[in-house]
Amino acid sequence: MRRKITLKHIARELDVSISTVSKALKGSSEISEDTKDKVQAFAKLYNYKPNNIAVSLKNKRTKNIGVIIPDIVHHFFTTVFRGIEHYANQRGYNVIVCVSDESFDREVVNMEMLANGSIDGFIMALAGETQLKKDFRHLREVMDQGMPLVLFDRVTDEIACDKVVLNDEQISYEATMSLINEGRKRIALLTTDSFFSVSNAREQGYKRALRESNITVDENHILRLPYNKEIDGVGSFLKKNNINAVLTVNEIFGVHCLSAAQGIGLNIPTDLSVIGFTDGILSKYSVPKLTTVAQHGDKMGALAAKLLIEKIENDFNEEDEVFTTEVIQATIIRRKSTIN
Amino acid sequence: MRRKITLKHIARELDVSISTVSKALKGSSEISEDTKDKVQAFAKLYNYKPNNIAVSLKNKRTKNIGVIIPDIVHHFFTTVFRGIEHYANQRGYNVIVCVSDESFDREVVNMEMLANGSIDGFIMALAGETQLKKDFRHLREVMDQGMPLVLFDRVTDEIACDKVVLNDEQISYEATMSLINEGRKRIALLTTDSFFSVSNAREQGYKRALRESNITVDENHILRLPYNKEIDGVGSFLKKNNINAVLTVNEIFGVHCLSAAQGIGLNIPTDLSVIGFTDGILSKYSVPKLTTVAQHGDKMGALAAKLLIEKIENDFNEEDEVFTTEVIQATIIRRKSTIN
DNA sequence: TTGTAGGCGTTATCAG
DNA sequence: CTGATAACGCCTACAA
Repeated sequence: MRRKITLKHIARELDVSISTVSKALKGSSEISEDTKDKVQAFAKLYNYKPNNIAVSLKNKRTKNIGVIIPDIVHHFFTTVFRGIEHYANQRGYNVIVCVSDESFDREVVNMEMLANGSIDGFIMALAGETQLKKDFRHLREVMDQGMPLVLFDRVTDEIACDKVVLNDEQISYEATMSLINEGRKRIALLTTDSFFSVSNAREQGYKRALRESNITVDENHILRLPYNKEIDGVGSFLKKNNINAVLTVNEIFGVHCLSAAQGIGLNIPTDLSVIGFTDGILSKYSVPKLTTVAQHGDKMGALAAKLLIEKIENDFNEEDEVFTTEVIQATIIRRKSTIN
Repeated sequence: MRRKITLKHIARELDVSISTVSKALKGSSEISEDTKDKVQAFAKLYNYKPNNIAVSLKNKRTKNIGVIIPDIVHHFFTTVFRGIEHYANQRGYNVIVCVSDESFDREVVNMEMLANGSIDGFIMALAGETQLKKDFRHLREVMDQGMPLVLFDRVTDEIACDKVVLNDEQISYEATMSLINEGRKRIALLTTDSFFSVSNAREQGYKRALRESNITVDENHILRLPYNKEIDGVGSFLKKNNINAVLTVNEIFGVHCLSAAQGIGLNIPTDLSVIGFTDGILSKYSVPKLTTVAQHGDKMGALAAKLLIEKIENDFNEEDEVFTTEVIQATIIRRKSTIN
């Protein structure tokens, strides 16, 4: 077993000092061509690579970024993660992921694990529990230590930091409008509990579209379904309220709605139009294919990573920090569950 | 901005030596209760936490594990990752993920990035290109350096290391058998190019079941579809060969098969039975719901992490290393696309 | 009971 | 042109 080789080994073998080796490997002009060649050849032969940990300690830079997300088996987060990972890798950063599982405690623990030197900055989407409790001390603490933080999607106004969000309210408004333009009047919203920042924004957009079109907002047309649990009762909800169009805040609800509607004999899109959120795999393979709001997670992730790395690398001048909130423009992918 | 505090800061403030602080914080019995209290109180007040990087350098242990997977927007890998992350976290390890994107080069680059001290060991599934090229030097190199490696799912016989795989051949045999037991004779296989170790194993199981049941294996009944590309021609394939049962090596093919069959007027499962692989979200929301082989990714991931951490922590006695290959038992989840 | 010194691997400064 | 030294933050054997 050929153990990893260090500067010290090379120095000993070649009978020079460690600093000479270090400089020679960097091609420093202070070192003679002769020794440079000798050292570099030896290093190549034994496949010398500097030890990241030692370099990190020296530079106080790990070239790692920490990502904390509520869930990984989830198309949108996965997509964002891919965006982050891809961009970060290009810039020479590695990504450490922790999953909070929607739990406040796990979010706190994970942050603490990573905040002690393992990473140069955080990218995260808040756990459901955190948004519910509105307790953000762990975020504030990390910021106080001068560690950059970028929030995406599930954000909060209570923390001043860079953010990347979707134009949730607006795209939800537009989606609802497009249903109204199909001539639909009895439009339902299938959503989750409203403490999720994004669900809330989507609900606002839905309501605004109705109001602006002089359709009274009927709370009975808003069905709040449990998140990550068995779904039930959508068919009877549709029938009872005589719904003819639905906006759902994710694609699971959307696809479920499709089958529930077909189950009670409705034709899609003739009798009922459906628009979902999250342009994932379900939307593409459902029957009929689901019209859906693409959240462009890749773009969101890449942008979050870009913002973070800029903060990390621009030894930002302490107090006069400026935070931006970037808004990603969602787009509606028209497929077969709507008329237009 | 309250910068991170170190032993040195505490020592200076309290006018003791660094080592006294270090010992006091560990509750060492060499230190007087008095100073212990004083130091610990101070440390708590300023929220002292040891710097991971420094500890890593000292111990030559990072408490990080590296995961390299071909794709992250993919239900199975995502599930395995969750298993790894969950188990690793419990044992105090963090997880650094790199995505190879099925590319050999990216796999190599990522491995090199991580192998220089950032992590204590690797868990990986081979990129498609790597399985095609059969070039495993990068794996061997890492092993040579004494860094533990666990391969899962996409493995190779050419590297001696711990492995976690599915009983692909056997479960594929059983799935095919169950189709045969429904009275089906014209059974198709929808698969990918055969250089993927798993597709290959599944094909073997399928063929064995046919052979043992005295059904001639007809290569025309095996349709090889491009991976991660647009799928086409499944309907005409089914019709032309008068297929009445299908086994597919993933759930996308399975669900696609469902719609293609329904598109040409076949009733499922009366006219055609379908069994897919990967019990993901598609299978649960398809119409009808897809009978599928559950690969238990969580379990696979947890086991891989367990094997790896054991190797890391048991300062394994150099040469007399023993490698195990653990086999996860897949199970068939019966839903509505089959008769039984 | 406390402190000193050396080392983990690297880099940067300064002296020879 | 080369090397000694100190430092990053922590730990620990050994000395006082």
